[in-house]
Amino acid sequence: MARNRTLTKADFVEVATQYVDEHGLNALTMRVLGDLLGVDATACYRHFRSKGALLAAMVDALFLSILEAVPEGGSARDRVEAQMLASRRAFVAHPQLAAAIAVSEGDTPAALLLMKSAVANLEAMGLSGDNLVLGYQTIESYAVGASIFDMARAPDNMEIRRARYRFLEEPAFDGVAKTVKSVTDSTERAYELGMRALIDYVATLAD
Amino acid sequence: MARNRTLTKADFVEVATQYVDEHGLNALTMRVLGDLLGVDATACYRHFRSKGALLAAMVDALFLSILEAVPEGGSARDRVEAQMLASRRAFVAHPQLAAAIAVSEGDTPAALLLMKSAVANLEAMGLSGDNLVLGYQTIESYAVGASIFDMARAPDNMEIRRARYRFLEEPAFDGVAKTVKSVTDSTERAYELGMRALIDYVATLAD
DNA sequence: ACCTGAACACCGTTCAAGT
DNA sequence: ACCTGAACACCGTTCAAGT
Repeated sequence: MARNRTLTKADFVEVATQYVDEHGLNALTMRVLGDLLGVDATACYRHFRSKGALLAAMVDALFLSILEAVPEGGSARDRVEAQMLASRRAFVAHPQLAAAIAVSEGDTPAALLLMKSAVANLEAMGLSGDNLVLGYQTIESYAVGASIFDMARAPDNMEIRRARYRFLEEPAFDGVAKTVKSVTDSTERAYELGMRALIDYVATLAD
Repeated sequence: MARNRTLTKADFVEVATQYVDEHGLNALTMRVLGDLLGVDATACYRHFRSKGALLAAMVDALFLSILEAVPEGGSARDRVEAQMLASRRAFVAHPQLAAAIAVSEGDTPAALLLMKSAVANLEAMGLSGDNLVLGYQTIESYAVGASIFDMARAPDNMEIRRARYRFLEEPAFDGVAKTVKSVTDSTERAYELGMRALIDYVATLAD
C-alpha cells in the first residue's frame, strides 16, 4: 500500500476487514496487517490497545454499516424487520467477522446505536416496561446469535451441515443435502421465517 | 495429576473442559494441558490432530451431555422444548465452550444425534418435507446461536450489556441495568420466551 | 504524534528418539 | 502404542529509540 499520509484507526479497520474477508480470521496477524499497510507490525499499537481491541473496532464498523443500511420509513414493525434483515446481510457479507464477536475485547459503541434504534421501534410497536426489555433481548440474541452460528467457520461450516443432512438419511433432507448452496439458501430462508415468527411474538407483548 | 495408566481422548477432553470452565478458553494451551495431565505438551497430538480438533471433541462431549440430560416422555412438542432447554443449560454450565464452537475444527458427531432426535420430534409434531427442514434449521440456529451470543466472552459480556442498558437512559431498562445478575436473569427469561414463540411457529408448519 | 526494530515470552506443531 | 524433548516457525506485545 502506497502511503503518503499518517494512518488512522479507520485504515487499520478497513484493511484488516478486507483481508479477513478474503483469507479468514485466523490469517490476520499483526505482522501481515503491518505489511498490508506498509508499516511495522507494531504500528497498530499506536491506535489499538490490543488485537482484541482491533477486532472489536472491526465489529463496531460492521454494526455501524448495519445502521446505515436500514431503509427509512414503513411501520414500526417494518423497521424492526428491516434492521434484522440488514443485520443478517452484513454478516452474510462479512461471515468471518461473526467469529470475531466471540473473540473481540471491549465494547462496540455502535451496538448502543443499534439498540437505541431497535428499542425506539419496539416502543413504537407499543411495548413498554419488562416486555420492552424482553422483546429487545429476544430479538437481539436471535439476530446476532443465529448469524454467528450460521456464519462462524464459513465456508467449512456449511459443508459440514450438508454432510450431516445427507448422513441423516431422511428423505425430507435429500434436497437441501445436495449442495453447499442449497444448505446456505435454506439457512437464509429459515432465518427469515424465524425472524418473522419472533417479531410476531414480540408484537403480542404490546400493551 | 497422578497417573498410573495410559491416557485416553476422554481424559484430555475432561481435564481441558474443566480447566476452560475455570480459567477461560484463552488460557488453555497445549503446555498447560500437558502439565495438568502430568505429561509432555506434545502428548495431546497422539490423540488429536490439532488443538482445533481437541476443541471440537470438547464441544462434542457437551453435545452428548445435552442428549443425556433431555428427560423422556411428554408430547412431541414437550420433547422439542426439553431438548432446547437442556441445550441452554449445558451452555450456561459451560459458557466458555460457546466460543469454542466458533473456533473448533472438524465435525462433532454428537451433533448428528441431536439432529436425529430433534427431527424425529418435529416429524411427530406433523412436519414433513421442506417445512421439516426449515423448522429444524430455525430451531437449531436459535438454540445454539442465541446461546453462543449470550455466553461468549462471559462474564465480561454481561457487564458490557449492563453498562449499555444503563447508558440507554430508558426507564424500562433501569431494573435490568442494575446488576450483572439482573441482566443474566432477564437474558435467560428472554431465551425461554423466544424459544416457545419459535416452537409455536414451528407447530404451525405441520401438515 | 507516529513509526521503527530489536527483543521477550510465549504459541501450536513436527519429528526423531525413547520405552 | 504412547510419550519425550528438542527444535521450528511462528505469535502478540513492550519499549527504547528514532523522525
